[in-house]
Amino acid sequence: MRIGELAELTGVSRRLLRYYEEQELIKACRTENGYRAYSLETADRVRQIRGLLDAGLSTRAIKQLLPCLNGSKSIDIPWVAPETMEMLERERDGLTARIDVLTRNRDAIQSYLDRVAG
Amino acid sequence: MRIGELAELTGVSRRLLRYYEEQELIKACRTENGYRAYSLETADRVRQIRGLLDAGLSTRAIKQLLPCLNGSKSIDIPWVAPETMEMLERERDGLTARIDVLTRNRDAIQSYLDRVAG
DNA sequence: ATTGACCTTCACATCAATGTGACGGTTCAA
DNA sequence: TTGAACCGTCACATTGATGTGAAGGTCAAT
Repeated sequence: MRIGELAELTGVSRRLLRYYEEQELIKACRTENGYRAYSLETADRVRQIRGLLDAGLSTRAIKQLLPCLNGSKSIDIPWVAPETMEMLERERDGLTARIDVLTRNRDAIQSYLDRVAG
Repeated sequence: MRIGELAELTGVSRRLLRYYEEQELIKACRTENGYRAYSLETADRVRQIRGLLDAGLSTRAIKQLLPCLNGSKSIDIPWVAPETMEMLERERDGLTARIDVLTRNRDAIQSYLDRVAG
């Protein structure tokens, strides 16, 4: 599929799709005429990227995370560098911290709403 | 306390403390000579703001949320505009969506780590 | 009285994520 | 063959969160 269709499908502008490619979050083949060609799974990947961006992650962080999150299916994980593991642990802890802050604040909103409505 | 002390206490630069004031996230009185004077609780508030910013919220969203999150203690909630309630419900749902995305991805990292280490 | 450590405002710089639009090529249908 | 609807690159603009630093006021200690 070409970039316009992918943009339509995902709700992400062409400009941003090119940007994500530049940031190495997605890949695109090229047809003879130079047009980008995307596989269907790219749409899912773009949606995943949007979710993470909307959740406050940077493209840089996302770039680090995505390979691990998607390589899930492939069972061949023969060897992972210790630094990579440490990076992932740091990212995991960072996400956990974010989750905790957001959860606390969401619960505070909820209890405020409860008190007001009750 | 003055701005330098607050910055020291919270690890947030003077520049940003002024910025947060400009964005109406915190308030400061002024002493005769024009210096900002902060109450002690401001430090907690600043830490809360940092948490939310680090978790990916904008100052604009934080400005909307903070009054509700802190007015918690005061039991006098005589009347809340329906639009305010709706705004809070939207914010709550937004936070929940963020939390879900982050949780899914953290769990994916964790299971990757488990698989690699196992 | 001077110096150093504060403070003020203001303005300009930067970075990431995003928009907008110019200029030009490709393809397809009328 | 021409025009619409795509595509490409490139560059400049904007917004939000931040840094940096200039020019000047205040204050306390020397």
